[in-house]
Amino acid sequence: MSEVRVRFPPSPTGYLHIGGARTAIYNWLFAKKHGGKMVLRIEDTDAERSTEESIRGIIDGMEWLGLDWDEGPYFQTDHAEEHNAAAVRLLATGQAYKCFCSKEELEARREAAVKAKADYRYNGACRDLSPDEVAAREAASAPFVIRFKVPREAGAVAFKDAVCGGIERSYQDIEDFVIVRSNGQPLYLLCNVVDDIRDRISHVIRGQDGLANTPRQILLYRALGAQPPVFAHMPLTLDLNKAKISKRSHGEVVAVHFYREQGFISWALVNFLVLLGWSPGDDREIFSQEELIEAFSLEGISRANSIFNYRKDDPKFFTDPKAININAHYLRTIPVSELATLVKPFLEQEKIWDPAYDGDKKEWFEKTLVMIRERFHTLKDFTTLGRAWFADDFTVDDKALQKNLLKHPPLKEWLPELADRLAALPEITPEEAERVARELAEAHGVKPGVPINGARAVITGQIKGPSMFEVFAHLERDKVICRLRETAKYFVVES
RNA sequence: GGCCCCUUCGUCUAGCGGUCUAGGACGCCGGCCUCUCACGCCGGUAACACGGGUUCGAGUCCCGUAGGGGUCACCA
Repeated sequence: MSEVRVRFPPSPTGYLHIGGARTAIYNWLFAKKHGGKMVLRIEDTDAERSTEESIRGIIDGMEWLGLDWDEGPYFQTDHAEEHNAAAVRLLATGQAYKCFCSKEELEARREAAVKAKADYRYNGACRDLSPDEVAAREAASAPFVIRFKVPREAGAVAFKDAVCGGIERSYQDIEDFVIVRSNGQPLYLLCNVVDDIRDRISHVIRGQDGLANTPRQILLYRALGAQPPVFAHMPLTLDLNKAKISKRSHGEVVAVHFYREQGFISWALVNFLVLLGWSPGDDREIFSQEELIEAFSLEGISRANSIFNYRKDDPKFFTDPKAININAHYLRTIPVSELATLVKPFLEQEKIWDPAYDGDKKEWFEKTLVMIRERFHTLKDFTTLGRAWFADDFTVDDKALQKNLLKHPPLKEWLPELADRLAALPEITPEEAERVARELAEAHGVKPGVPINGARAVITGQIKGPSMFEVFAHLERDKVICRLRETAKYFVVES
C-alpha cells in the first residue's frame, strides 16, 4: 500500500465535541498504526459561522487529548482558487454546466413534489442548453449555478466501504448537483474533494452521515481524473433517545473541554471514546497508547450506531458511567508522579496548592494521593472529597455529620479525649493509633467504630475514606489533634 | 416519502453455520474483607426485534415485516 494519509477536517463552528473527537481518534490511530500522516484541515468556507475562538478550541481539545497531527492546520479558505479552477475545468471538459434556473422556481417545484409525495430531483432543464442559449443568458447577465453532469446512462457508482462493505448507488438516484453557487462560491462537496486530492488523502474515515455524499464525491474524483481514496464510514453516536448528540440538545456533556474541567485524564476519555463503536475482537478494554495503536483496525469498527449512555438527571453519573469507570481506573493505576502533575492544576485553581508539594512535602503529597485516590473518580475529587488533606476550610459531609457524629453526643468529649491520647504518643503510628482508639472505645463501653468514624467525620469531613489509623499517622499531627479537639463546634445547636 | 445503512443483556460489545443451555465490560443486586467507604475477589440479574425460508444444524446465510438511523440545500 502506498503512503497512508488521513485527515481530520472540522468546521470551526463550535467547540470540539466527543463525536468529532472520536472521528479524530480513529483517524489518528489509523495513521499511527500504518506509519502514515494525519492532516488537520480547518473547513472554514462558511465564513458566517466560523470563528477564531472555535479554531482555538478545537486545537486545544486535540492537544489535550494527545492527538497530534503531521501537517496543518490548513485552511480551506486558502485554497479558494483551486476550488474555482476545478469548477472551471469541469465546465471546460463538459462535465459540468451552467444552470440558470432560479432559486424560487426550483423551490416551488420541490415544494410541489413534497406536497404530492413525489420524489424530487432537478429535472436537468439547463443540461442541454445550446451554446447560443447559454451565451444569450450570460449576455443578459442572468445568474447561474454550476451543476455536475451525472451520467445519464444506466449504471451505478459502486465502492467498497472499509466499514459498511459494498455500497451501490445508481446514477438515476443522483441528481445533477450544484457544485458552485450563483455567487461564485464552490460548495463543500467539490472543495472537500479538491482538498483531499491535493492533500493526497488515502483514507477518508468519517461519520456515516457522510455516506450519502460519497457516490457524488466519487463522481467528482473521476471527473477530475483522480483515484478515489478508501472510504470508511464509522457509526454515529446517539443519545438514549436515538437522537444525534449535539451541543444544542445536550450541552456541555458532549464537549471535550467539559471532561477536562471535570477532571478527566485525557487518555481515559480517548480510551472510552474508542470503545464506542469499536472493539479489538477480544475482551481487552483498557489500552496503553501503544497497545491501542497495535490493536486498532478499521475492521473492528461496528456498523451500528452506538449510544452515549448519559442520563441527564442522574445525580450519580454526570456522564456515561463507563467513561467514569475508565477514568477512575486510570486515576488509581497511573504512576503517582504523573497523577501529582495532573492534580496540581486543580488544587491551584482552588488556591489550596502548596509549592512545597513539589519540594519538601513531595513525598507526603504523593503518599496522600495514593491513600485517597482509591475511591475517587475524577481529578476534581481531590479538591472536594479530598479537600481536608490540603486545607482546613473543608466542610463536613452532611451524612457523616448526622450518622457518625451527632448521633453519638458523647463524642463531644470522647474525641478531644482521643486527641489527648494521641498527643501523648511520642509518634503517631498506625499501630499505636489503633491501640489508643480501641482503648478509648473500651473505656467508654462502645464499639471501636463509634469514635473512629466520628474522628473520620471531623478530620476528613467524609463518611468514607482510608483506614483512620493510617490517617492519624499520615496527616499532620497538629491538624489531627486540633480537629479532634474542636469537635464540640459541630454540636452547636442551631435555632 | 425516495434512496442508503443498521438491529445480541439497560449501555458498550464478543460472536464471522455446530465448541452458544450466547462470553466480557459498565451499571444494578448479594457476599467476603472491614473502623467506614473504595479497591480486590466470589456470586447473581439481564439480550440474539419479529415472521418465513435455506440447512442434518442459524445469533451467524437469504427474503419479508417492524423499529431505528442517515441523506435527499445555491450548509459543512
